[in-house]
Amino acid sequence: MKNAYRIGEVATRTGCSPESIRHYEKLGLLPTPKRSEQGYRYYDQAALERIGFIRHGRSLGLDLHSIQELLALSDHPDTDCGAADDIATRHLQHLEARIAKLQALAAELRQVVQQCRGGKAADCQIIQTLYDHTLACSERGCG
Amino acid sequence: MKNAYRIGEVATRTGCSPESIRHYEKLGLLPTPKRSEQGYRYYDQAALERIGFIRHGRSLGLDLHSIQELLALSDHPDTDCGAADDIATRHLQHLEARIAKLQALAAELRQVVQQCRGGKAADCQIIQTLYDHTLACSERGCG
DNA sequence: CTAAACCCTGTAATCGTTACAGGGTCAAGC
DNA sequence: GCTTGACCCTGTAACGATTACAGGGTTTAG
Repeated sequence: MKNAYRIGEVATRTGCSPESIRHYEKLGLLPTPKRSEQGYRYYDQAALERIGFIRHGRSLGLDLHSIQELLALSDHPDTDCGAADDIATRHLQHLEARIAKLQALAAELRQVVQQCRGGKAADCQIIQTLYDHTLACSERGCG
Repeated sequence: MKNAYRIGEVATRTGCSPESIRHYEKLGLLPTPKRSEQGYRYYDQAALERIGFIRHGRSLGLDLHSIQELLALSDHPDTDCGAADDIATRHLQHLEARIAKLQALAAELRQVVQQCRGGKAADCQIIQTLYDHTLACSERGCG
């Protein structure tokens, strides 16, 4: 049959492992596919595109739950688009917050690393710093 | 006895939950503490500082394995400090790579969000973009 | 006919933390 | 004494997304 792919070929075409594809199916992001008499899954072009949609969402850092919501919107073309905008905007804010936090961590770690002048562990400023900032840190909420 | 704390008090003093403390012990980051006759764990000041060390490392984003290595260095003051520098530097590079990736994602997502002009899902550019970029994306390795 | 490559299901691992269940201990108040 | 609530114990399972099995069946090429 034309345009009917087994899971392995779908995997190579989409860059998504067979395990993940089966996982998405179990979670309800993919419809249950047709099966051969022996039980092999067979996918059509629409399924390929749906998997591509999921992978692109994942590559943007969206979680599977958000992707599922976006797919549901896509499945109901008459619904309002605002929900999609909400999901994307929320995720963008989440990303920006995470970037800010990681940048703060990197800055602190850069300081720590610069203090190391070699020598023995007993004098190591990296280790000392981890001990020193300890309690103050949880009080300041700098974690 | 003086300076002997039960796990709950250690938790409030360090900002680390009792579950995590027991977890660290099971993983070997904390020595097996003294026990009361009834089996309650009792901790001294040194244990408090060790837990603080772990929490500070975690707040910097270090994984428990790296923290364990740093603790091992700290436990052997005569070993060379270079290993600590390696761990911290490696983690810093890891952080910087993650920041760069997240920034790229945020930039792409910002573009996607801006394309949304409201309306029906059928016309939604967010959903369209997720479909469109799909296959090209995995080929370009932009994930 | 056989070996490799594929597919199936179900389970467990990863990481760090949290949340139970089911039970024991200890203080204060009645 | 007896109860209530706040602790503590152990062991197990959950979270999210993916990977890695085990143990078995199927297809395809040599």
